[in-house]
Amino acid sequence: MDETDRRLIAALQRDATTAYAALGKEVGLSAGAAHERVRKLRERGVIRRTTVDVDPAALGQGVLAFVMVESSAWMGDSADAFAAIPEIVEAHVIAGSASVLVKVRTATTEQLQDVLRRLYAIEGVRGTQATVSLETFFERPVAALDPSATPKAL
Amino acid sequence: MDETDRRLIAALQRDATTAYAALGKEVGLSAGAAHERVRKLRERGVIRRTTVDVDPAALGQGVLAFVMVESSAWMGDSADAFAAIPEIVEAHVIAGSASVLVKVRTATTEQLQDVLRRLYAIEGVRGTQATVSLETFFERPVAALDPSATPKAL
DNA sequence: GTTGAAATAAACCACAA
DNA sequence: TTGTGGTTTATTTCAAC
Repeated sequence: MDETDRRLIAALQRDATTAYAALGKEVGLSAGAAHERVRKLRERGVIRRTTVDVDPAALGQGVLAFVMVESSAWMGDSADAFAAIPEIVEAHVIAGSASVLVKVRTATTEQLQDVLRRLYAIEGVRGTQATVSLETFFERPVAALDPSATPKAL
Repeated sequence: MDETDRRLIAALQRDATTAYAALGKEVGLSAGAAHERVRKLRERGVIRRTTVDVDPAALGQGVLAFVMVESSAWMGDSADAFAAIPEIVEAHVIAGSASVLVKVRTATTEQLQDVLRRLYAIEGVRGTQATVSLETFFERPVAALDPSATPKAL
């Protein structure tokens, strides 16, 4: 996992359709070498998958909200209950007063309300606190190149 | 934007390296027709880009936090100030007591603290409230197929 | 939308540093 | 162990229908 790997990752984050020849050129390697490095990054799980970034609004999911879920019990093995709600795109166990933080995308605020209803149906859920996003400044991949994030010690 | 487009999108979200021949087979189309539909989805901006999903921990960014940023002024055109902090992977203007909600990835909690310092340096920022994620249950793409999210009226 | 052919890229390999 | 260059295989891309 050196600087070249990070540059390959950054290039693939920008555009994963880039040909290996062009990818190699960008980092000073042959197509074959670039291919081999990317293959290993996938094999090691550094690159989890190749996917497409879709505009949620185009799929009719223009409403974005973050919901703090408070619970009366340990929520550590409730992942499946949250995953069963398709409108939830992220779920994290958090430190602090709430127990789980979920990110929700729906078409309308009525549907958001219905998601809250289904959240309350989860065993141990005591309350919810929803925060609606008015505008998304940006959503971007984790920085592969930022120096402050990649101490030399690693 | 019909059911076939949604199925193509769902397949590409799962694995964007799928060949058009296999993609077409999955939705009952020839490779050429599948290719043409995907090309149009890209052109219309429904599919924004093809990218790779990278494990943040493998990049040495194992700490995830959500930070509510309170402000004393309108933050609506401060997107650039937030984007200038590379550890911020998402920034949303929100309704409620705080003004902006940001998602932050760092290597250590010390670096998280440094991000908070840089947030305070942004014009108009009055306070921050950080919530650290203890465990991520899941992070997944927006649902392309869920019926509740795609009313027939659209 | 389909089929089929040409252009292009991916995957694989033997060899070299 | 990692990279190079060439060969084979597969896919993308672009016709004509």
